[in-house]
Amino acid sequence: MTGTPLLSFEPLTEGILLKRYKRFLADIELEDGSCVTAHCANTGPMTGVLIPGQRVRLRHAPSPTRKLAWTWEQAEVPGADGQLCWVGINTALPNRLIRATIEAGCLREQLGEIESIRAEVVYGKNRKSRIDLLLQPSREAIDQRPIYVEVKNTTWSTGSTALFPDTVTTRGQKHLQELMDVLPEARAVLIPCLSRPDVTAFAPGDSADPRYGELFRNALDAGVEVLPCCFRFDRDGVTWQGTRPAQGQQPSAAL
DNA sequence: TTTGCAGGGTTAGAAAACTT
DNA sequence: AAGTTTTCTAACCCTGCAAA
Repeated sequence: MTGTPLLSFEPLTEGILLKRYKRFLADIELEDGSCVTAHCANTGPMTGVLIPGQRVRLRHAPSPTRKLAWTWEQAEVPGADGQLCWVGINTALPNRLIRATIEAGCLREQLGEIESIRAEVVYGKNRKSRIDLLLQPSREAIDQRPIYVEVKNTTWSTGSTALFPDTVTTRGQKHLQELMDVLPEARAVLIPCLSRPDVTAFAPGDSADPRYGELFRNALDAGVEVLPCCFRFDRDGVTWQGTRPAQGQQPSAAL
């Protein structure tokens, strides 16, 4: 299963990050020496993966509806093993990636046989929220409950442990609460999308957002399933690296 | 302290517009 | 009347910062 190609695309353009600013913008020097401004879909602080001078990969996607023709997709950073590794930084990608993972059958063991997948389905108290993915089990499945899947892009890590979030996120807290609220009539699954191949476990980023960590552990106790999925990012695609264990305790507690 | 908004881009579903 | 295509809207990505 590991190594299964999940997404493939035209080879990305490589360059050097000059600076990231105004949250959505990044200036990048291409290999031919020219400079472009790319759209940075990741609005977070991108702790540990934002290094001016590092190599980055861009997608060229000019369109009349876009102001910027380039999208920043990947960044090269020092990995857990001391080697450089590529990290996926586009927060729009994980939803598609996890969907592809499920469709490829990589999570059959954990999720059971799936009949259909819907994305961005309205739910919650005032039907104001949207669940990333809503899965309908196949008729043969033992557990017939629908499965609510919330996907979180994870780029931060300490050592070989991936961490989310990397900043205070009241929105993330809200998502955890809403996952708990669909229990027990439905299954609730939080999938940290580990967008780098060098991590071997997942834990909540307590040092960045202690309340999120607390709520995360409450969610585990309440029956929310956590299913970290690990991927390798290449110039022309993304491949499956397998699931990873989720740790409830903050990594510093083990010291 | 809390609320509101901005920023570029994507998406699903609703609504409108246009065809048969 | 029913089907197809286009346009529009709101939530999402998720903070960071300014204003109340």
